[in-house]
Amino acid sequence: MRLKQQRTPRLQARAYFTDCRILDHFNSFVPKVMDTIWMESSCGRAVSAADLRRGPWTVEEDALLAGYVAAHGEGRWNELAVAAGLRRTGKSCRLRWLNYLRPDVRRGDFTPREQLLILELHFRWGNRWSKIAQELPGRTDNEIKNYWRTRVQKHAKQLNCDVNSKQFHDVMRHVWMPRLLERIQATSTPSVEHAESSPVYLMKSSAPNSPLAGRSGIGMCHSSSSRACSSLSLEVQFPSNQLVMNAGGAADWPGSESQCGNGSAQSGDMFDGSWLELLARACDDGADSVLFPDFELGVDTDTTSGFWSTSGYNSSTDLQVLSASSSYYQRPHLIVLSD
DNA sequence: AATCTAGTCAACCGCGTCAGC
DNA sequence: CGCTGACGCGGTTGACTAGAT
Repeated sequence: MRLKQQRTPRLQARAYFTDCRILDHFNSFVPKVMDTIWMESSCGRAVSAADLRRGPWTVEEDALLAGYVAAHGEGRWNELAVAAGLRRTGKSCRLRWLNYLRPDVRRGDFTPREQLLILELHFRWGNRWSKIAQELPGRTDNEIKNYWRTRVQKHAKQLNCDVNSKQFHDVMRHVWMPRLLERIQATSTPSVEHAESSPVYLMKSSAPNSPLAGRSGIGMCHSSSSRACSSLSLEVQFPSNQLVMNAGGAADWPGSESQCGNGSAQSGDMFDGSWLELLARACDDGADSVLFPDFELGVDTDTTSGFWSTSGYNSSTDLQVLSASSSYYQRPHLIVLSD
């Protein structure tokens, strides 16, 4: 009987890179280096604090870590670091894996939709980066945090105001987010779209005589029952109005008059004009124009036709709304409804 | 070509929480 | 209960890079 071959770190790493379809990347560095590293490394023995490596990870370290995780799974990071022969802390290994090596990590510029989500969710949850990251599949909290600090805070600085000030919030609500909405709509196909695991969606009012006619809003869907659609709460944020609506169930949505359209709770124009003064002042400060985040970056490609099965129209709110096929309703989705 | 500056982002650090003992 | 270790989170740092001077 032939014994199963013991997987060396090199073999583990090769398997990982093969799985990720980036074997070329693996082959780009001398394969034998893996076994060399393993032989020369602590090879399962604890590493003294003085021997711990810090700073940027090398390709070889990445391969060791990725290969080990592929073979043994995540968790027990301190043990993993030792067992994999990495001269790193468990903490460092975990961070490297979660933020960089994980196969499902998405890299590259944020799409307008992701930018919009970040803004909206930050309004909602503040600096809860990991919570926000959960709504952006493939994005890490670190990436989102960096985006916020480098891009959003930069623009607050340009406007000479605090990023948490009401003025800056108003600028985002009235200028920045509507522009992102426009960009999303410009690139989306006229269909219902979704991205899994996101509770935020976009809505559009299509009633010709409605005060919200033709305007788009950002919505948050809360489903509060284990039974699909049994209790649905929709919160819609238009650039200058907020409506909170409740529905007994998605099936009741179209035309429901009982619980829908409660626009009074939080509705009303939040605009007090201060943000316009802010913009004007920023322009007066010497800038030809106030720049907003680079919407041209990123292509909104995460669109697919989704599981949403029926659409409806709510007369009391003049909103086109959607209901979803039940099996997916308990999972919040990002949807875009366009003309 | 050399130097400076600002922006970006990977990585680190400190702290809080939780589970196991 | 307190202690310890593992883990996760948010804030911060610093290396690197590109553009400006």
